[in-house]
Amino acid sequence: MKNIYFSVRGTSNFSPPQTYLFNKIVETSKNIFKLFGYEEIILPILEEEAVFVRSVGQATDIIEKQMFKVTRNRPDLDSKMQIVLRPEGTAQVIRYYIENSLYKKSDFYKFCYFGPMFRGEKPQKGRLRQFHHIGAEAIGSYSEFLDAEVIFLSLEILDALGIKQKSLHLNSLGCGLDKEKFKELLKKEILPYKDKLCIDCQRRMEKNPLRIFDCKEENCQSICEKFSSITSQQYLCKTCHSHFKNLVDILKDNFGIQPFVDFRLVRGLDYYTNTIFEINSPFLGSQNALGGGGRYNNLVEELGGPKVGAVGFALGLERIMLLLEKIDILKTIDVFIATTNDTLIKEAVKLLISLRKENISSDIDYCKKSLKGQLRYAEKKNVNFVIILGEEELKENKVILKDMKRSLQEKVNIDNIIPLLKSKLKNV
RNA sequence: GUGGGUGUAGCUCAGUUUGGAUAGAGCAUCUGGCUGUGGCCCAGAUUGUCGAGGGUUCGAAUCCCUUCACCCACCCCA
Repeated sequence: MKNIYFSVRGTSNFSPPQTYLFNKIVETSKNIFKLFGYEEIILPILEEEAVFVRSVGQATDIIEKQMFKVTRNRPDLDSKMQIVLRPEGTAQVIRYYIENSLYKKSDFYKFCYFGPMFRGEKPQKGRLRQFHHIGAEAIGSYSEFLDAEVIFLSLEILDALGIKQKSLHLNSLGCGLDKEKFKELLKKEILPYKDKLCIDCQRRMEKNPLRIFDCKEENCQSICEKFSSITSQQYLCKTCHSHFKNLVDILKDNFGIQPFVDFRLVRGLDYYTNTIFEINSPFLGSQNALGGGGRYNNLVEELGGPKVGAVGFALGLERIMLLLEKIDILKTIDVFIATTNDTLIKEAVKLLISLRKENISSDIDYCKKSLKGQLRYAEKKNVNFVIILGEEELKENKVILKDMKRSLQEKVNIDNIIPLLKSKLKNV
């Protein structure tokens, strides 16, 4: 007992009620994905590092400091490539799409996926080192209607899970050219104010000036105000501007969604172009993004595929879990078999096996508890029925069937117990 | 990665300021009251490396140093 072990920092263990909740979230999402025509895929947790460096972006925090690299005991047996635990799903889906030349089989695909992602951040509430994404990617179209569907889909899943309070933030970064143009423009305009910006923003000016809009410092915010007019209206090219305008209209007209158009919204991953969005919850504290996503029209080409448009999103499963009500009492079994005397355990096991054969979930006592103890245990486990095997009754080939919820009990012929239980369980 | 806070029984927490003897409470658990019947009630019992390691001291949960984990904010993102 001296040395015990602890979970690795930033990882979590899901208890039975949490696992139940986890599975419920996944099942609900799967149903909705199916409804929208997204096909599920399962991709490996291990991935070549370059897949993410090329897509997420060399200068992002994820690549710079958060990747878990994997080494083998016998590195000489593997090639020199760096293997990492995947930090996100989009780049990987695209790698899969290109690797299998899916673009030759069909010009349009919709995928969804579930699984653990890994980032070496400092853990806090809603931020783990191993966490789970629910994601979707639609590849092969530039249509604004697809952007709208993806946004609607992510909101739909949250709705179905009962998360009513949330806000949708929407913006457009424009195409690759627009992004570059804007970065330069912004750098030039903000340069005179450089000394007034916070230290982080001064660093951002070089790395990714767009991110200054994200800053929460009051000073930086007020400086950003001065440039709010040039953020989107002016720098977006004609095509990108109308794409965004159309999207906002479609969201309103077809889907009844009133997005909060937020010119300050800038997503951290390099591959985004045009549409970007984020869904926030007011109840999550500092890590308030339930999910986010956007369009990435250059990524497929960047990773060696054809030039096709694509759009996707991911939801943070653990963050959703934080919002859903705790489930305290979980029903484990339907029937518990108690005995008045532990010498009857063989009889109990015989009955147990026949109940399970009939698909009735059931269990017995393995701790030589008293009858009272067994009933207390059954109560704690929230079972519906207890069968009591007593010496007296067994002589007449009978058992006691106790309805725990209604506090009723009756003597039943042992041969009738299965059909009787079956009909009673139907009404539970 | 930066700053602040917390860590005492399975859970929620007292005790730390000002070092002192076997470290407490409620809930939970188990047992009994009821020798064959759960929940309510009553009684009793069990449970602790006082987050970990080191130091100071006659003596440390309490003071000092180091470290780990979690929480909050920043940062980042889902």
